[in-house]
Amino acid sequence: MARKPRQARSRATVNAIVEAAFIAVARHGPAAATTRQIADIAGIGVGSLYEYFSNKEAIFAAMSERFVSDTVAMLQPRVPELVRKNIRDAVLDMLVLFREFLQENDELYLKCARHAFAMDFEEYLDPVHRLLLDIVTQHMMRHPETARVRNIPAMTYIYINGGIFSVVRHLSEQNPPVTFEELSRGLADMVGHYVDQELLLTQQ
Amino acid sequence: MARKPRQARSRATVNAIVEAAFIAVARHGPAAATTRQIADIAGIGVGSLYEYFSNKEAIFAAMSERFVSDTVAMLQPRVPELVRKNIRDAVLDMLVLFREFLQENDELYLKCARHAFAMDFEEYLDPVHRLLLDIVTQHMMRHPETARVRNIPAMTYIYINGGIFSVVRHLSEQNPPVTFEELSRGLADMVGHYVDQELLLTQQ
DNA sequence: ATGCTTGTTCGGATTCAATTCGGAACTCAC
DNA sequence: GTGAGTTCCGAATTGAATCCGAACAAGCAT
Repeated sequence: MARKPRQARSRATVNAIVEAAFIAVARHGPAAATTRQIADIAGIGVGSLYEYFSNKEAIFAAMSERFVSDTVAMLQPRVPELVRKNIRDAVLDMLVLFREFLQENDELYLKCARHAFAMDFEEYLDPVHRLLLDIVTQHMMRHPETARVRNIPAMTYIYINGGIFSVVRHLSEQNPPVTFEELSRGLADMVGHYVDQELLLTQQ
Repeated sequence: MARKPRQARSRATVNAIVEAAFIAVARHGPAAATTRQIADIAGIGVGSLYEYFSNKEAIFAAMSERFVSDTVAMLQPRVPELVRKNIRDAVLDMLVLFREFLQENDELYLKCARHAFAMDFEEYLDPVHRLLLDIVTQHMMRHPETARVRNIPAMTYIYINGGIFSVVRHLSEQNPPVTFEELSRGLADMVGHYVDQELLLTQQ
């Protein structure tokens, strides 16, 4: 972002640019989305893009940030409910929520997420990582018996990276080799079985 | 590939182009790697690129294919040895092999794999998927007790997508939140615990 | 209201990379 | 050694990203 928006008008412009970029990328992919398209969709001149973004990559970065913060905002209010459930159901619920989120607005987010990794998306995953760790922590406080589970940071790391990637890839595939139900059940059991086995192995 | 190479000379050119592309991408990333750079590194004229590749994306596609087939070639000879081991050791071995493979040649492959997803890399993963399924099948034949494990296709899908992504991302991070040992142990236990728990749940 | 300053928008001009094209250089079978 | 098929080249074309200076709007003091 080259300049900070002061007036309400310009803040609206910045917003319009990011939203236009989502539409353009969903339509043509990040490589084929041109600055002219983005400007046209946003209803502004090309030059205006550069008032707030130093280049096209900066727009993509803003999209990644927006996507991540929207994801967190979508999940956050469900946290109290999630941490009350058993682990498998909590995971299944999160996956369904995530799928619905991706498919909102005619799959706008999914169509972008498919190419997310072309936009250094991973750089901005940190808030999601923190949220997941927070959920795990709260869950453990409510289910104290799970405190014996080992290697939690690594498992969370694997789960967030691997889980998001698997789901996005799965939803993007024309004919995936497994159904979404099998996939989500697999992810839920992957977590659930791990915890169960850990409890078994560490019992006194 | 716009045209099929007939003479030995041109096959060498195609090869030089793909190798030059790896170097250019490792150096500058896929977006900033120009056709001129690739041509210069390959020691040919820009025009020649288009004799064999219809555009830059086609070169990236060839890189992905090469990377995947090299990965398979690297793993294939170790399969007999891998299927003899217990699951956790087999996974750990594969991860170490994969890491060493990525770090060969001054991390040439890792530096490209980091951006792999900008090049529609996933499209070409199929051979790896087949190899993994093959390893699983062979492993099950040698350890018949594991035949009771359910949902194997989905678990393989998750494991290959999630596992590759987690490892590449981890190796690319400047200061990762977990060590490679924790990560690989996590992945090994994720598989191992899953199998153990399945055996427990399905025993008569 | 009026003039002044600062913030905002615009779109043509510039720059730079991808791709094309027409011909030169090479290879090989005869 | 010839020529038909193949391979290579790099200047010219094309089109997108980015820059820039003029025009326009908002806020503010008088």
